[in-house]
Amino acid sequence: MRPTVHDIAAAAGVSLATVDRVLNQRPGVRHVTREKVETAIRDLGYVRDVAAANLAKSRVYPLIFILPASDNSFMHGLNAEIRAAIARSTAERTDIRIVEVPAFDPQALVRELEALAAEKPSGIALVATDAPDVRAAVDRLVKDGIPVVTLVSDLTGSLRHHYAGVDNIAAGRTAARLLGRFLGGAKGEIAILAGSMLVRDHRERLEGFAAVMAHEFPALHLLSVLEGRDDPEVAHMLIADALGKNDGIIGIYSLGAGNRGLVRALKEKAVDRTLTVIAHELTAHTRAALLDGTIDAILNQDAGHEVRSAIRVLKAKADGLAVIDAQERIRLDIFLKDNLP
Amino acid sequence: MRPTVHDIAAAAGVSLATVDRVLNQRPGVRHVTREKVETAIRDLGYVRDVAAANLAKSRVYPLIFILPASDNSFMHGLNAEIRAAIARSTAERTDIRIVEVPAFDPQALVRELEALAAEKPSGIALVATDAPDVRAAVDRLVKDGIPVVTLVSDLTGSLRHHYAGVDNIAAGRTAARLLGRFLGGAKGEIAILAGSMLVRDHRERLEGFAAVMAHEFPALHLLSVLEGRDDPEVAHMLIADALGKNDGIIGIYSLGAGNRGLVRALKEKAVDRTLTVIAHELTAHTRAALLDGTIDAILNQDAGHEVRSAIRVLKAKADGLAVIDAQERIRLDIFLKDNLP
DNA sequence: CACTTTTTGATTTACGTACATCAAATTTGG
DNA sequence: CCAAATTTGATGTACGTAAATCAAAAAGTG
Repeated sequence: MRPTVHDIAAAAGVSLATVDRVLNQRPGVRHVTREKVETAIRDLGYVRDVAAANLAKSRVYPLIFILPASDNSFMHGLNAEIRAAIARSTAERTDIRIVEVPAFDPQALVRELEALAAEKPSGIALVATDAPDVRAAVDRLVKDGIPVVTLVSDLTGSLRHHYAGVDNIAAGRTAARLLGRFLGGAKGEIAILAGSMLVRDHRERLEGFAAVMAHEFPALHLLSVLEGRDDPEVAHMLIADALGKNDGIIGIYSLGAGNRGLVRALKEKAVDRTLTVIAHELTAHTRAALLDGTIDAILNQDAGHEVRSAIRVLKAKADGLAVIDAQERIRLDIFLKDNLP
Repeated sequence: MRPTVHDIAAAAGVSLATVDRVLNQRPGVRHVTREKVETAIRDLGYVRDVAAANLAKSRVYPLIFILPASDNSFMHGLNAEIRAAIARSTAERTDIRIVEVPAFDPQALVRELEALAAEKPSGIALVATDAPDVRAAVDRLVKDGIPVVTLVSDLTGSLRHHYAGVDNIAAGRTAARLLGRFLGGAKGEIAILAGSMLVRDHRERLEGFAAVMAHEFPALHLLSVLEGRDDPEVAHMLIADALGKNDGIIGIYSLGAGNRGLVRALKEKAVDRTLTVIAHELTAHTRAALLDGTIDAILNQDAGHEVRSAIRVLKAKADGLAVIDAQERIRLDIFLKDNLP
């Protein structure tokens, strides 16, 4: 049987009340007594029964998810997964709220973070915009003792407790190798469609992609990045234009959203030529395109896993508990038409 | 606030004791009264607080994992993951035991299943050997009310509650497409190294692989399957021999274990030729081979996820609760040298 | 109707922890 | 050494459920 508070009290030769004072860092315990209790805790290997503690406290974990107000499939999916988590709230003792902030607006994000800090939630998950002010705001939250997890896009150099998202440099590198190998030594040009170079995850994907391309596939020449602002219409225009103007294009890497426009452009302009296309994020559109051969591979991050992982980590941090690292690593999914879920 | 048993008692106009009798299907409740209570439960949307219930019951979940006594990296890894779960036992209220049975021996497995049924555990996870007797034994367990999950290798057609493993047909198909695309239209022969065609997962991988190869890559010719019995020595011998005898081999698909032998053979015999190699299961050996270019891609199933998923599902089934399907889907990991964890 | 059997209610204890209160003991300051 | 302040103990209640006991009420039987 695992030891209880009673066992500690007995072992330390103190009363239950004193053990409670030590465990919950309440005042009114002499230093020597506190040490006696702590020794007993260590000797017996006591670990607080979180379920019982939460029951006694009628504890709920108020969590906040801060998302950019972007109108693309991926963000919609993320939103849906958070709402699914909200539906599980009672069973998981969470109280989750979604807060939307204007996209690509560090100041708005900072203001929101400041405002939320006052609520003293059990934890905050945010899709980070990469800016010094945001980093500083996050660091303040952490120093105030509020667990913070970055979601989808990280904030390196900040004190955030955890990042629930994929390694985007690795994603870019993987895309490059897949594209390079699929093209099997052919010579030609590669078009790159991004959302915006202002977003860290897109920058990182490009960085990884370009590095592997340069190093391992010198026969492939990268055209300058097309910024589609994750908008299907803009993406369509850019890709249609590029394909019309440049016959040398044999591959496309789409590292952002707005792939509906990409697919449409491909169907219009590329019926007569063989293009190898790698895109990010599995949506209804990219899935269909993968199945009909318009896209050759899709790299994906599972929004559901990211949300569930963020919640688990925030709860654990709020309780000062450890997490299972391997369980919280968000993997880069590679989908070919054969292994779609 | 979520409703409690007290609320139900009040709503149904009965006492707490009666509610308890209904909730825990104890006898001594008239049909009409039971219905009144069940109506109240539905109307109020009551869900039992599992944490509180487990606390009151001092419940632990006795779980049993049945594994084949095979001496390969994958099984060692699986074992290690179960032991890691055992280390978390107190926190998760589980009491997990590992039982080893001789590999490829349906009768031994059946005998073990019969013996374990008597213990009435909260759940059983097993690496299934695909045989009618095993299927029947599993069905008996399920009919006795014991939750059963197949692990790594499924038992289709049985009543098992869940399968914690990858879709092996999809894995084979994916391997075929990767190999075919990586070979970029070249003409040649493909060697296939399996463990044993008596194991369902290996059969399924081959089936998927052969289907896509025949349909989409007719320029590639499959040599007859080499059965390495998941043994590095045998694998080494078979591959070295095949490479020595056949100059036309341009690709290899290793769908089982024993890849240490494969890698050694490649380093000895294939320094002067370009081979594209796809293998299963990420181990220290395959990882090194992927990084140094001996292997081009590794397909993997995460043993840690499989074990944790099996435990979650067994606990949920024991409590009659639903699981989050997406969370329990074991994904096929595709590793290139760029996205290794 | 009396009687047995079944059903229901009322109440208590328990699980492991949190938290509050009040009294008693101990330490500290003057 | 006394008073004040601090530290500790003892005790009770609560969280939501399980499980047991015993009494009371209702239903069924002849």
